[in-house]
Parts: sequence; structure tokens; C-alpha cells
Amino acid sequence: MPLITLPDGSERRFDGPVTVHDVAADIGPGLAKAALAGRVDGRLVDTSHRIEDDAEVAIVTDRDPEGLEIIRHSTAHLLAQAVKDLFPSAQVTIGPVIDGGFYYDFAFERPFHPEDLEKIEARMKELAKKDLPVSRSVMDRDEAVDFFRDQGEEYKAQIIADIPAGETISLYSQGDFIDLCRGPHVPSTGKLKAFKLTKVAGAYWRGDSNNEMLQRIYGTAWPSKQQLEEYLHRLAEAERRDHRRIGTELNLFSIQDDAGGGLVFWHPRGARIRRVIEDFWFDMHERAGYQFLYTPHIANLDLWKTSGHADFYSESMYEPMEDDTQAFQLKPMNCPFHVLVYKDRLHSYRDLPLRWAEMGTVYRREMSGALHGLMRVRGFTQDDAHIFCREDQIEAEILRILDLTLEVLQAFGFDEYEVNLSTRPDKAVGSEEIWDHATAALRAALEKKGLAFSVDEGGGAFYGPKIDIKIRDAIGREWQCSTVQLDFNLPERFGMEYVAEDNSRRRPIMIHRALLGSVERFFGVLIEHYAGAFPLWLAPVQVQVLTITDRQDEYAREVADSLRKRGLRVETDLRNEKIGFKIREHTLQRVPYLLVLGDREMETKTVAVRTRAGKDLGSMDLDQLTQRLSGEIASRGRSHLED
RNA sequence: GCCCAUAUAGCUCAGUCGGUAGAGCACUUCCUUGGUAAGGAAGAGGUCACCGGUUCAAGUCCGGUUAUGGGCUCCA
Repeated sequence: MPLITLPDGSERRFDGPVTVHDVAADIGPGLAKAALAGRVDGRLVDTSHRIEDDAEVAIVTDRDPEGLEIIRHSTAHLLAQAVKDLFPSAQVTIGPVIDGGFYYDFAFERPFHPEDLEKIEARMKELAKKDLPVSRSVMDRDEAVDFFRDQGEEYKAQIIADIPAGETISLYSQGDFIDLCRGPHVPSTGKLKAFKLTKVAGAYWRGDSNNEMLQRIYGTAWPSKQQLEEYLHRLAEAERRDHRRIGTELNLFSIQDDAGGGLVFWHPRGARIRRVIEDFWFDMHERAGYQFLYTPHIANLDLWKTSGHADFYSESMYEPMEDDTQAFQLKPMNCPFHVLVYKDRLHSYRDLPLRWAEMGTVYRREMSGALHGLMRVRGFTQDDAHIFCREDQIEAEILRILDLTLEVLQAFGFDEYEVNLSTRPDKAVGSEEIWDHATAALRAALEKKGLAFSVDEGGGAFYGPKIDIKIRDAIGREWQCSTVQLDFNLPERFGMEYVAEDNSRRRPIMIHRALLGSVERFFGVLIEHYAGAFPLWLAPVQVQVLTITDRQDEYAREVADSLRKRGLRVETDLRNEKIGFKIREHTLQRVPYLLVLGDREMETKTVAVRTRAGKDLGSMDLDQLTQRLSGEIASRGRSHLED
């Protein structure tokens, strides 16, 4: 006689054992139809799950996050069923839910082609339409291994063999398709109404590049067609913002086949934006008490042996180049150079902390398949800095770094962060005491700053704990840019020291930090964040002067000169084209302000102002215009006057 | 590096069954002097990524290389 307690606290008593479905039906027929699974005493189960005793029960529908996961998981199974239907010799492996959808890996003698995907998707729709019941059964482990081996499913058999003995193995069947799965699943395939296969790709068995390559089919699934449409729309929006496309359209940068992949060429307009970013960066750092260094691009290989990079970082380093006396290593990092500058003189505890920053260009060997626009390149400039301090200064320094980081990120329009603290891994250098102390300092700084963070236990580098900050862009994607890492290793390796108050020699703590990460990558993120419509302070061309006829040419030059003298980035368009044509072109180039000059403006010494959003601000004189623009520049796009 | 796909004019892309190339935009010239998102005409522009093979004949078929795209792996 189970007593069922529902989430709202209400109770229902049943005469005998009931299934989740029965409970849902007892509440209402609509819920029974919508039920995808149940939560019984906190555990997710199928709707067919029998409840024998008193329990807390919640009905999971597609309105719950778990419901969506179940839909996706079941859709992955539907995909596997369709593939086995069409290609019986394909072996199934795993099919998990991922962000935005699911995938399923198959072992098959040939790759799947886009046409195969269409066929598979069509078969999936047929199978969903049949509304096949999905039923669960359990099997003994060894029995299950034999079962799948008999079916020629070696991978499945292997997966099961790795499950600890004694655990029950659950199988799910729909039609004549049976798959190993923990579940739960939707009660029948008819619940799967909105899905789409998106792409095929290779993926290694168990994610290990030493293993054989499987065929991975990606798909997405949603509770309704409308949500599927919205998702596809979001993908299209990301496509529209793609920095590679916008970079070409706005002539910001290029990557040249003739030079090689992963090497960025900044065109005049992109370079202009970069200068604004860097000027701002230097200014902020100057104010935050940093000093600047410039260091070489190559250095004696021995330096990299001392630093340890030649050993633990060699995979990412280019081969050394030699002259007749020594071997030079192209730098993949800036830190050893800053250490050398430190070691060039003896430091007193009074000198610390030293905050040394550099826009340091580094080169890293990247696998060709990893390259991606500006986001993943082989040569890039880190907005690097190293802080050398005493142990008792760690917390204060971290706090200063966090302040500076947030101030800089906010200036670029990023207000939401995901912060992660990574602690000591098993293999690490430095005593437990110093790790504990340093980790506590990082934690304390984060707490003082009021930043919510998650902790990745054991996720730190071997040389020290770290804080990573991810920013969220305009369409909700996260990007890792900023990182703050303590380093107990390099000071040790290089024998760095300072003279303490008691005249003893002590080892400084080294903090590596980058706010933007890489200027190239940050630029890519910025392009996508703003979809190319940079706020006024960043816009490569802030004001475009357009003439209606050639009678205004001279006046246009005067206006442009005058605005340029007031510090604005101005260009003129004196071409023999109609005003509509010019407006279209410069609007597409996302120029924030267009000044239209005709006879009227020339006579009254004014300009007619139009924003890139298409708003006509009417006529004004240059003083009024400059006042408006300087206010907007100072606000760094926060006032959104132009939109 | 691995799997799959792709590579044709500055850009976006057509090009059927193998018979030595097309469009739109951009560019140049001319006409047009036009008031808030594309005025008109003419012209120029290609070793079809590169190297090799099959063939009487290759943009097209085959192999290799490079690059790009989507993944795997890795990471700023």
C-alpha cells in the first residue's frame, strides 16, 4: 500500500504497487501523456518503474531539464537504431548527451556521408512515427557480455566488461533494437518529435588518439519543433557573427596560405583596433602600478632547459635554429625572460612586489587540425605580466590583479564571468605548506572580491594553483581569456632570491597573469561579441564623411581635418556615387557615424548625422557633434547612444 | 597528428556524361551631380591551390602535397 508524496507535498495512497505512469495518470491524463520519466526518492527512473513502497515521486516532463536530457538521450538511441537498421554491420559504441544535443559513435567499415545522414534521419522519423514502446530489462553482467559479443558488438561487450562485476546491467529495447544503457528513456519513440542530425566527424574510441577512429554522428533534439527552430536560429546567429567572415568583410585581418596557417596578418583597420586595445591596456597597467619590458623572440636553448620548457613543453615548441656558436629557441612563453631581468640585479624585500608586463609575441607548434581563425593560431601576442612578490603579499596582489582584470574586461563589454580555482594536483612541485597558503590566498582574494567561483580540485598546473576567468559573450558563449597562475617552480629552477629584512636570502613567489590571454584571440572574441559593430571607442573608422555632389568636396575635407584634429578617426568618401549607395556601403562596414554633407550643410556650416543603426540625428555643428562623440567614447559604448 | 569534406576571378558561388571556363558583387573607364541602405553602359580580370598519373583530350577521374572547414586531441 504505497503512499506517494508529490513535489507539492500532497499525498496519494494506492492499493498495490504502481508505476510512475500510473501515478501520473492518477493525477491527470494530460500529465500521463506528457510523462517522460519519473524521479522516485531523488532517482531518475522510467515511467514503467514499479513503486512498491512509500516514496516521493515527481513526474518528469519535457519542461524539466532532465526531461530534455532524456529526450536527447533517447534520440541518440533512435539514431543507433536507425543506423543498425540501414547498416547492419555498423557496431554501436556510446551515445551521450552533450551541450545542445547528442552524438553517437559507430564503428563502420566506411565513413558516413552527408547523404547517409539524410537517410538515417528519415529512418529515425519513421521509427519515431511508429511510436515503438521502449522497454527496460536487466541482465547479469557476464550474460550481457556474451549477448553483445554474439551480436558482433565488440565495443559494447568491452564497455560492459569494464563495469564492476555484480552491478546489474540494464538493457533497453525498442522494436528489434537492443542497447545497453543506464537509462532512463522515454516510454515510446513517439515522444521524440523534434530532432535533426547535424554533422559527421571522426572521433577516437575512448577519446584516445592511439585508438581506432570511429564515426561520430552529431544531432540535436528538442521537446518541440519550435524549440528546434530556435536552436537552429541560434546556430545561424553564431554563423553570422563568425569572426572569420566579419574579418574578411570589414577587411580587419587575414591568414595567408603563402605564409602558412595560424599566422595572422593585421590589416590597417584591424591594426587600428589593436592599437586602441593596446593603448588602453598599457594605460590601465601604468595606472595599476606595472612597469613594462620588451624581450627578444629567441634565446639560447639552454635557457629553455633551465626553465624546464625544453623538457615538459617541447611538444609545443618549434625546433631550435642554430648558428655556428649556439642553438636558439623561438619563444613559446615570455616568463623565463622576465626571470632573467629579475636576476640581472640583487633585489631587496623592499623592492617587492615587482609587476612587469609585456605584450609578448610567442610562437607555439599547433597541430594543423587545431587551427581556427584567430581563436587558435601559431603566433600570438600575450598580454603577459609577471609579478614577483613575497609570500605575505600574494593575497593583496591577487586582489589587485582581479580588480584590474574585471575593469579591463568590463571596458570591452564583458560583465558575466565564470571563475574557476584549480588546486594542487597529485604531481606537484613546492611544499604542501606553500600550496595551502597560496591556495588559501587565492580563495580569500576571490571571496573578498565577491566573485562566485567553482573549485577544480587537483586541476592546477604542477607548478602552482591558478584562477581562470571565462567571459560570456553577447550570445551566451563562454571564452577563456584571463588566467592567473602562481608559480613555485621557475623561481626554484632559476634560483631566484631577494634579501629579506633579516639579511637572509629568500625565494620570491612568481605570479603569471594574462587578462586578454592572446590579443589575436581576444580580438576574435570581440568581433563575435559585437558582431563587427564595435562601440565608438574601438571602431576603426568612427566617422565617415559623405558628400552628395562634388560641390561639397572641399567642405568635406575641412570637416574631416577638423574632426581629426579633435582626435577622431575620420574618413571621407568623395566618390561620384549617389548618397544612398554611400550610406549603404558604410553602414555595412559598421561605421558608427555617417555625416552627410550637401549644399544646405555647407551653407550653414553644419553636418547631417546618421547612425549606423539608421537613425537620423538631424543637423548639428562640429562642436555639438564632438561633444556627443567624446561622451560616447568615454563611456566605452555603455551608453549605446548610437543605437 | 588522426577522420571526413572542401579548394574555380579580389569576394560569394555555378560549371551536366572528361572535349582547354561562367554569374553576381567588387575593380577600371565613360555617362550621370543625384538628399539618407545598391543610377546606367562598357571593359579588364583565371597556369581552375600545388605536384604527379590515367587519357587523343583533365577544372572534371586517380595518387600525393599544402591550405581551409567540421570534429577528435590539445589549449591563449
